[in-house]
Amino acid sequence: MKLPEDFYRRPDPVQISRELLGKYLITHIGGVRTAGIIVETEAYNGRTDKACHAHLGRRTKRTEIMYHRGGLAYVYLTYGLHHLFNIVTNEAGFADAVLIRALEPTEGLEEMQLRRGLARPGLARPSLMRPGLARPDYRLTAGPGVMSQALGITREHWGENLQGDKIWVEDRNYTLADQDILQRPRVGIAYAQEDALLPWRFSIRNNPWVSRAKATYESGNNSAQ
DNA sequence: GGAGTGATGTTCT
DNA sequence: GAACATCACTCCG
Repeated sequence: MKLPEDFYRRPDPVQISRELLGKYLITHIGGVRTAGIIVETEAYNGRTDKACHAHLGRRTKRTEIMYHRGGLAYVYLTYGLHHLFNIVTNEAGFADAVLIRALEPTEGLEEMQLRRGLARPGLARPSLMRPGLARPDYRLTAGPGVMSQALGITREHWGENLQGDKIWVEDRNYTLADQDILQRPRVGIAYAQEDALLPWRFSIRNNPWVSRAKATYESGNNSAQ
């Protein structure tokens, strides 16, 4: 079931970030369908949060979309190279958003590899960590820039409505207990000073598709390839 | 596997 | 001209 607009038009981006874990992010771009489970998110609050691009009412051509109603895509280019995909939340006038940072791929893996320039064969069963199987290539979708590239998301999708047929999120009744969820400070926002300490980054515990997998993935995987 | 660093374009000072 | 919600590569162990 596609998440309805009401899901996004709620006031707390931190709560929405947590609830987006385990949901399926799906794109139908260039005639190809790609999808995966959201395993890592970050919340940004336009009113109170120095890390947010729209902090203190900052309003530019780039951030304008964040002031719209929830349920639209905010895509921007960072470091001149990477397109980062966010979902605008809250009602119009509040510049809140959730950054989707990593995905466990489930559909369209071949197309994702092509888009990523990873010609490596044998990415079979990436969600499984069985001894004896080759380790999946986490460079496919474990990080906000590479995830967008794998899904075909670019700045052309800035403002895209998630009720449409290009990018959307589905609830497939994959529920997570609190103990399955890791809550940590956000990544790469040291410039936000004290707000950099806010624990507004959520991820699925022990899921290897979380970005910088080595840092959060507990022991128990076989590191031998 | 960890530190260091270059790539690259838009936004804002 | 600096900074940037990143990534992949090198070098060193």
